[in-house]
Amino acid sequence: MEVTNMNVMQELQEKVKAEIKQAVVKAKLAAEAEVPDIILEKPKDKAHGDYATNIAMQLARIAKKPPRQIAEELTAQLDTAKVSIKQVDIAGPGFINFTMNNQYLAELIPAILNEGQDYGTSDSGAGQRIQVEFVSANPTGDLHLGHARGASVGDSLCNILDKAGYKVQREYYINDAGNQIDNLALSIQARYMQALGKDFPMPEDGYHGPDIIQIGETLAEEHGDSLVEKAEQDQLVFFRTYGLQVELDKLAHDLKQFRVPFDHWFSETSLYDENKIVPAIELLREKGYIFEEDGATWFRATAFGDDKDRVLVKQDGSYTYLSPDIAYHKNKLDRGFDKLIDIWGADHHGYIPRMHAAIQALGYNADTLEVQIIQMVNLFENGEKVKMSKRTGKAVTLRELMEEVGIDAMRYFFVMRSADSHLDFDMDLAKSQSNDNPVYYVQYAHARICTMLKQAQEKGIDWCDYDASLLQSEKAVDLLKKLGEFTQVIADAAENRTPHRVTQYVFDLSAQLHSFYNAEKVINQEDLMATKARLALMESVRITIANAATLIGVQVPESM
RNA sequence: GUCCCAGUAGCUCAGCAGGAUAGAGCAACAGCCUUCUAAGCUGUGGGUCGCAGGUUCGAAUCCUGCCUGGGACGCCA
Repeated sequence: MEVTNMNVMQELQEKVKAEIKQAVVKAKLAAEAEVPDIILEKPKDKAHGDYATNIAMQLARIAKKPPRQIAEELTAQLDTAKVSIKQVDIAGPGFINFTMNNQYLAELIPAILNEGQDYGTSDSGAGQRIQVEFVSANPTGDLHLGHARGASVGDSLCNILDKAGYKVQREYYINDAGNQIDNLALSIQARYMQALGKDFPMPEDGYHGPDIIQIGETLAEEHGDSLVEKAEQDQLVFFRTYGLQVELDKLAHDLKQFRVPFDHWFSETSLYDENKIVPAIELLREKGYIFEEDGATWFRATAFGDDKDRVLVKQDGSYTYLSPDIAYHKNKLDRGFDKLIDIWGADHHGYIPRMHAAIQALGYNADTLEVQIIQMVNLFENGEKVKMSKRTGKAVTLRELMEEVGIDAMRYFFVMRSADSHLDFDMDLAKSQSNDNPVYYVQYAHARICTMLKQAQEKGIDWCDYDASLLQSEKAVDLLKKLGEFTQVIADAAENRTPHRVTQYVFDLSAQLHSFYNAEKVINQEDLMATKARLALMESVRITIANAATLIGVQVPESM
């Protein structure tokens, strides 16, 4: 596939790989078809050069020679000048280490300055159409900590996929049908009655959150006791519709404020209204995966490796959660996505096998649906784990956290760790305006650069005619190399669905900026040419930090 | 009992399509502000990568078993 818009560094790596492969063939170590994919990696130890390959070890079996001998024969055939290689070393058991001619790095700055906000973009996803469904919290209460992590990870992943050349659609599945909505109506009814001073019990599985109490009070204020006169059924329909509207508006508002946009809100009820559920079940029946037993209708999930078969239609004729969910996933697939990603909380992981079974029963490969599990969040305050209770509705909400902690710190903290790791969210650290707080560390790096650029401007330094080849100090070269990794970091994070890599990258880049800042004075009127080159470097770092921060939903200030 | 996630420095975690001497932040200790923001930098100490086997030239990384912590195993959603 033709890859356009390729990063300077990636282009160079591809050239080096091609040259190595050619050398293997030239040295008659292996036939062209036999040569394994050349792996170029960045050695951990700087002393081992810029890139290393283990190809000599991999070829040992094919060429039937010791790795170090293979390395000798191979490197003799390399045209190093052609691909900017300054030095080649053979080390250890047979690694071939390459030290690059740093001149190529000078091309990076004009590329970054030119691309600006688009720096980091690639088409490594080749336009694959991916739909990501995330958050999808029931509209029966406030978003809590777990949803906040899901929202942060989901949104960041979407941003990253988008930047890496995938076509992404973000969707929220609204569970506005089923028992929980009936319970919502009953809960609101109880709170409304209570607000009127009546002794009215909450339903068995009612929602005890403060938001429901508020709804009851609002209704009491606006309608007095006029709603009591309605027939029971009419009352519940009213409470249901009203409650859904209020809860949904609140969810949408909170998520928007949290910088988590959705392209599409999909209503579960629409599956009923548009008669999507019966045909989906019938389709499975035609394929032979449906049977009747004990007065219920079952899906033969065991045919696809699930532990047990699953009920779709209960004895009382109503659907289980799975039925509309199968119809929903069929609907998504009918919309033509190449891949579906569902982001679920860890407590739903047991649901994965049956959903994969359903996908296969519908005639798709299991891996068409990818489920990303977000592990649990523990909240710590004053060094102690904060207990949460769903029953009493006592839980820390997304809204409270936004007010208390701030959006930037939250977004950063929630994608700081790998999603399949449990997360300890330290309120005191997230709130602290100190150097302990990593989000400030990144923001401070950006603000520092802005200050320097501003001062240069005030001093009338126009650096348009910079010469990037003047950047030869160790710290400057390290920064350049780090900048060059950005596009690949995003592509990797997209492919592996690991948004936390971007957080780590922006932290590392910020660390190198701070280190550079302390080692070198950027603006030096005595040496204008070097100053201009450094200013161009600073602007390139600024752009890259800003782009990375944007991907994880963190804003970067111009001053702090 | 079955399944999923985790177990790496005192603490919180990276690293896990096998690679060279296992990293970062915090905490500890020692330094750096008449110089572009010290919310910063520099340095030191700190490890049986849960345990035991196995595969491999090479394992924190792959396989098996076990231990510990968390979660899931509904005709709930």
